[in-house]
Amino acid sequence: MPKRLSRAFFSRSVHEVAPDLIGATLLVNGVGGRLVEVEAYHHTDPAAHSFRGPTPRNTVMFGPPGYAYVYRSYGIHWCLNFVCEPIGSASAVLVRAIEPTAGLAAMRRRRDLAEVRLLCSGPGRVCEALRITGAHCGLPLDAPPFEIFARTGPVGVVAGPRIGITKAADLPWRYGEKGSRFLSKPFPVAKRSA
DNA sequence: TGCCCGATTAACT
DNA sequence: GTTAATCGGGCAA
Repeated sequence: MPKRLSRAFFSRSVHEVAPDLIGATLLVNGVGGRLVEVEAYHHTDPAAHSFRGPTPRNTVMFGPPGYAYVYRSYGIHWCLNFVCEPIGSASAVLVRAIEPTAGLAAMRRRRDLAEVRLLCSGPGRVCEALRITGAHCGLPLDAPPFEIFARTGPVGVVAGPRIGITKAADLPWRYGEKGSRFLSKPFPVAKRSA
């Protein structure tokens, strides 16, 4: 039986937590799958919502680790984050893609989509398939409806630039499972030096 | 109060 | 590759 991730797991640097989350299993009301793509957002990072200090929206990021931070993106989609690091550091990991393993029928229904590869291949898609909304913002990750289990075996993790941001766009703070078919986008192929 | 823009997605050409 | 959809947050005035 896989081990449940404790709040202590999240009370570390986002750059340790993010790669360690690849291969872990996220369920919401029993529906979800393996995390195959995440991004790290540090409070010193201009692209982070917490960069300019506390506001009504990002309050949860300034709270203790091991909680969900959910925000609305482009007025249309929801995006799920895990708050990390010691309290007050206002850093988090964005969940960008999942390999569906549990509750496939429910996810297909919610997404009105048969193609499994695209069910959770993007932050907005993950929230639609797992039915995550602003109502989940501020909830602890070690209690219902959330369940997060540590990965059970070795996983190949790759890193690259984050997706869809304009500030600090060059930082390689996107982490994914090497070779996964369920990524929101492929990772850039490593280039040979000239 | 007004204005700009975004950690996106799907449907186009 | 390009673009519409859609709206709250954050900052200037």
